[in-house]
Amino acid sequence: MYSQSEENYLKAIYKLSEKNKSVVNTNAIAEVIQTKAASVTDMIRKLSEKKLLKYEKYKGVILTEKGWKVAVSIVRKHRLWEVFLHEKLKFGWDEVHEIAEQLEHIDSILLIDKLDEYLGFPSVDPHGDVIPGKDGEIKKNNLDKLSTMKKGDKLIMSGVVDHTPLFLQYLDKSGISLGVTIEIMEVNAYDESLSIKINNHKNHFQVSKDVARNLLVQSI
Amino acid sequence: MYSQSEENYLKAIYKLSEKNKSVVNTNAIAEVIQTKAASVTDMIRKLSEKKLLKYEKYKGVILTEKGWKVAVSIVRKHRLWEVFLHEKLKFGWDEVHEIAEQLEHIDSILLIDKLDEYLGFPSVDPHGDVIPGKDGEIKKNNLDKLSTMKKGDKLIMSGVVDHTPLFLQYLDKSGISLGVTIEIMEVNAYDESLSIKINNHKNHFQVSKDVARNLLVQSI
DNA sequence: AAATAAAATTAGACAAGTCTAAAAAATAAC
DNA sequence: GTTATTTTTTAGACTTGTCTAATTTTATTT
Repeated sequence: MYSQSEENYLKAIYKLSEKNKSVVNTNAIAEVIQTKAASVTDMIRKLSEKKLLKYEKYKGVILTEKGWKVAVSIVRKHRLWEVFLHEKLKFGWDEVHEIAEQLEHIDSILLIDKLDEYLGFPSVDPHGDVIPGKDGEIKKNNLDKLSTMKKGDKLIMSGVVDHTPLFLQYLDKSGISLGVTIEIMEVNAYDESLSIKINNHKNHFQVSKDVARNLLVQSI
Repeated sequence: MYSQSEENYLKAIYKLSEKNKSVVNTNAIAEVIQTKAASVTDMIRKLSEKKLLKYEKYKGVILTEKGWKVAVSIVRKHRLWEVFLHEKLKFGWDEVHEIAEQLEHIDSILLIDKLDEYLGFPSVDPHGDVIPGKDGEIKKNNLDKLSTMKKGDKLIMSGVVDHTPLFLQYLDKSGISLGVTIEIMEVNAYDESLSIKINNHKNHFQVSKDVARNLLVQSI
């Protein structure tokens, strides 16, 4: 239906508009797609002609309902494939994104429905991101950054902000994975680092502010 | 590494050279790829420059060792994905080819190795075709066409020549699937149709010459 | 072996997607 | 409120893979 390029642009615009919840500008898209602004302008015009987004010169773009639906379906496919790679093929959560970037473009609705069923209709991917439903519905997950929690809070590690392999590998080394319990033992007033208990382990673990801002948790 | 187009050409040439075990000509490739001869000539020149095949103008092409390896790896990926679709996602054997045509181009050796392991290192795909090994090795399966067998032979249905959905769906309707036993009760001398017993079922089943030529069996 | 038919190639064009360099518009700075 | 800077767009070019139409080579007839 749409080319890989078109799909990648729609996904990029979707993610950018989620973050800033407004009009998306050319340079931001170029940054995400890793291309030049001139190329973005060309593609934007094309997507605009196909009624996938609304475009006013020099004013940025915003997805139409039609474009939004396509973008969400790509995200759904991406995250379902990530679950498959992680749960079934035992890839680490730091490895699944790159391969899913390719798999998300496979064109078969039936395939995705069957994959979804095979995986037991998962609600989140290996990074804790919500998987959009078949109808495009996106359930809110209500997660908070660990950095906003306070001493004594008991939490479940439920997602990450930073998805880079480097960060995820750091978490692996530290014994922090989705589902572990976190109890905040101490908040250092000076550098906002946290001393936490992971899975009630007696040894405390030190988490910097930078790390805490990239961990998403929910209260028990 | 190689574009989808390049991979499709290599696969097509590989399959044609398997069949005729010699030089492959332009029109044959055009027929398989569903494109024009002029396009084939262009692509052949390109693949020739990349040392994936040997090409002499007006004389046809033959894969080099390098080109052969690429082609076999595509076939391996295709067939492993077919097993996944059939065994795990419960697609019919008439449905798997089309989706595998897309999946075969996903570029990750690690993915295929893990998929292979996850599937239990299958030796054949849902149509009975041998899956090439990681090293490119292709085991012979020694199957015969049902049409060459004689009255009284007891056989196991093990593969198909015709892979079209139409033929496979006919087999489904007839209760003929990979692994069923076939006993030849009668060979009609006039039209070479066969009367067979499927899985020792008391009712005999009538198989035309055309069908028998497209069924591959092995003796019990 | 010349005439005809079939197969393959070349030449030139086009669409998709990208790029560089230059121009235009919007934003920020003074 | 001009000037300077950043952002965006345009113009023109390039690559990949395809096409049509014309030409060349090979194969087939008679």
